[in-house]
Amino acid sequence: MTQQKTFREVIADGEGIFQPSVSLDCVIFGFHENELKVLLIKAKSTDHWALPGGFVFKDEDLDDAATRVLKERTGINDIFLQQFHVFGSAKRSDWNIHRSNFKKDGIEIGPDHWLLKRFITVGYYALVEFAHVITTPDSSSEECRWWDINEIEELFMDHKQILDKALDTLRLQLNHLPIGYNLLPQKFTMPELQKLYETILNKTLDRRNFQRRMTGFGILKRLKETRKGGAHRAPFLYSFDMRKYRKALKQGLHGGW
Amino acid sequence: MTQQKTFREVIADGEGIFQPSVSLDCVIFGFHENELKVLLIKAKSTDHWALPGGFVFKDEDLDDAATRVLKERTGINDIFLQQFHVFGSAKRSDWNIHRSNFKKDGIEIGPDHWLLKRFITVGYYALVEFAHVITTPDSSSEECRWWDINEIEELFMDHKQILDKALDTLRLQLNHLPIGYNLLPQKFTMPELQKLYETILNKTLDRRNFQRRMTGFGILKRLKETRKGGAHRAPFLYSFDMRKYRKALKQGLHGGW
DNA sequence: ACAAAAGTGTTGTCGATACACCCATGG
DNA sequence: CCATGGGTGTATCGACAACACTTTTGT
Repeated sequence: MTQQKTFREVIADGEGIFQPSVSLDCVIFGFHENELKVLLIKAKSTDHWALPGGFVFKDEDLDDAATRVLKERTGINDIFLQQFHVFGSAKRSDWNIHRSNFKKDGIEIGPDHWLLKRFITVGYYALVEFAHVITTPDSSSEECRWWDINEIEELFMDHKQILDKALDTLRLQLNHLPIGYNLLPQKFTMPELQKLYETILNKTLDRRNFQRRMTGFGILKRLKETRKGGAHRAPFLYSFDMRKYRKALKQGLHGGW
Repeated sequence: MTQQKTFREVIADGEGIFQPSVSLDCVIFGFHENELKVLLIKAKSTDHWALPGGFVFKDEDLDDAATRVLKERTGINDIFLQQFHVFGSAKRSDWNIHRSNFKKDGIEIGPDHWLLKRFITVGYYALVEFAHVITTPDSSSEECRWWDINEIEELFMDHKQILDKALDTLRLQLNHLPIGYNLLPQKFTMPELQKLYETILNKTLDRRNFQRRMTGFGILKRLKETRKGGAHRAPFLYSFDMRKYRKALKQGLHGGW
């Protein structure tokens, strides 16, 4: 948290401290109880839930701003984070409907206020380990929590479109990037990894072929331990071989479903 | 050309008519004499060549702005055009070095002038049919011409990085999109199409396998004519089957080298 | 008629799919 | 002891790469 300001200060000073016209929104994916989750916030000024987002400080790199937003909402630092699309429609920002809501909270916003101007937003998507996240609302929101990807119907402004595009991108990248590392705990079982893939792709995969494929990439280490406690045979635990994992990140994987 | 302004007017009024902070740059690819070409402009205010770029009118969609820039530089309307990355480093714009150059041309730019502020730029890449392009410098540049991709060493600001990133993207997309259509004349031969692929990928491909693969996609129509005039056996001419082509654009191709 | 370029066919390899069997564990 | 889930093996298919032969055309 490089600069800490109150909501009112930000609203008042925004024009002076932020890069104008530019915002960013983060689609933060997590995986929990065999469901793909997305972190959303409930902004005070609207009835809809929204993607966590923010603005770019005048001397701050765009990517750093995204990292900062993520850190602020989740407490997590070292994450998979990637820009995936810019949303630049002239009509996409229609904050005017929300002026009255601001008023309810006792905040006056003039018609020429910077917040009501047009913004071009850069979409980022992040993959985070669900259990490590400490959900934290920002100063402009009253709530911040995980949503099941299938529960989400309507979001603030064009955020649903942004989310959908992020999901498309994730599915594409799944074939080229070793994605599991960012979404699963350090130790996990092969069935758990498979569930993750099945959830993201929304289709069932063959158990045995999946295992061969994954082990074939050579980025997994099978541990001696097994996951006890569950009914039936105990599956092996795996972890990522970070050396080969980083190599694979650069070169990309092959194939695809 | 929605709004036509002189260079001086734009320089003076920019703050009033453009979306602040945001610019776009276009990497326009063409194919000629078995070489991959890029369209560059020589800005008056610098010694370096630069990517054609521009700003976004206050009521204009970002994508429309890119289309407009392209139209202005090439005269071409209906083109393959795609955003591929946002360049948002805080240090990327260092126009200050160029203030003196503006002065030489008799244009005074104060230290707080909008042009000297920080810009976040959206990179677009385009594929155009070389022969259809009418290269047209904008009001701020003195020249506009094609460069061989291998000739280019240093460009204005971070434009070389933008170009390199575009080239990477093009190579990736080559496996998923039927790209030839945009870069070749309506009728072309299989060897010509192969040359295009070989040039972009910078590797040689097997003549026979290439042909099978391309025809396998089912988006080509073989015409009755052949390309006469060259030495040796005359190759068949092909054109794209637009029906199937458009279908392929949506679904994407399979495989990859 | 010969060189150079273009059209077409065949084979082998490798990865992905589909399916069968064995092993461990809890009830 | 059996139902359930996890681990491992094998046959088949199809896509791609490697390679050979024939056909056309200009000189």
